[in-house]
Amino acid sequence: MLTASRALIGVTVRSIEVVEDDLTLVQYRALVLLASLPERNVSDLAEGLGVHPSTATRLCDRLVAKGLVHRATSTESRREITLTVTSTGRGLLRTVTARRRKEITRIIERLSRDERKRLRAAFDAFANAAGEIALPDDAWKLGWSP
Amino acid sequence: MLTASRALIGVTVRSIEVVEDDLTLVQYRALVLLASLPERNVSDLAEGLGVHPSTATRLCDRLVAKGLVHRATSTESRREITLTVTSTGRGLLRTVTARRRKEITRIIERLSRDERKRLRAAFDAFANAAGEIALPDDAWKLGWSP
DNA sequence: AACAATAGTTGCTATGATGCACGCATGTCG
DNA sequence: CGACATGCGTGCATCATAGCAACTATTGTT
Repeated sequence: MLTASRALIGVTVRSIEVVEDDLTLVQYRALVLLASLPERNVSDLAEGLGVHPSTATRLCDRLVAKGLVHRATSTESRREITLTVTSTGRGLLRTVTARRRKEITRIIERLSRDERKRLRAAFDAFANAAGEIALPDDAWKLGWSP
Repeated sequence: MLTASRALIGVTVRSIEVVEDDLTLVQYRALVLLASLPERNVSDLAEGLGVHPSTATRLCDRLVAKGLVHRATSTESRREITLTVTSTGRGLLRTVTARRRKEITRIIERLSRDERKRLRAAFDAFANAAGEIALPDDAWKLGWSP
């Protein structure tokens, strides 16, 4: 189990490395978090990352400067800021996901048709069992796109 | 696949969070790297982490200051430094692994005996297929203990 | 209307990670 | 021996993250 775990994490790590020059890990997590829900404000982001609101503000400064996130005053409350991932930001996330998919596909391709079938069933069972324990929210802790 | 991947990464992330107050992610990676091989010097560490040698030096400064790593002049060459993880450091790594094992066990316990058997076989197959592609060295990129 | 709570920002400070250039000690090789 | 290469450390600078306190603007509550 730990071995398979290592393999999967290796895939994830490498997929993030693709954008390593553009983003720090924290910034990537933030981006994933923002992309996971529309209408997220600074407080939500801070809470999601588990950091101080002021830290979230500066983080946004950098993401906005990089053109990955858009700041807009909320339509409902003029003191809230609605954060949106720009198309550039979305593109970046897609790059990561694509890389991950590609790597996993490459691994699965080495298996026979039967093995693939069994693998899929086993992973589903595992994901379900894990899902009953870990709340979906936890999934964003490191940051990975669906 | 991506879902199971997420679940496993969630486990890993949470296991690292246990020591979040004691270590940064880079420091944890370094510790794992050092524990994975005896007789590693500063250059090896720098290369393993993919950073500048001087960065590795400062990193070691901090790890030594925390009592997690021991610096010693190599027995063979007086300009090389042999880095060793102290018992405290090893304890820290054990904490992380224990947490990870515990979480995975908790998930597996929810499966039936048959499911477990199939899961194990499927994960083995996956790990093997992954192993043929990803070199073992890559496994330390983020840092996780065996 | 007065007061309290909330959302976000800014100034300040601290820590960590990082690279580069340079220096020092130590090996290695001709 | 002397020239060159290697391994580490130091000074210097930069950037990202982080929390706290104080502040402004806005919203909610008596």
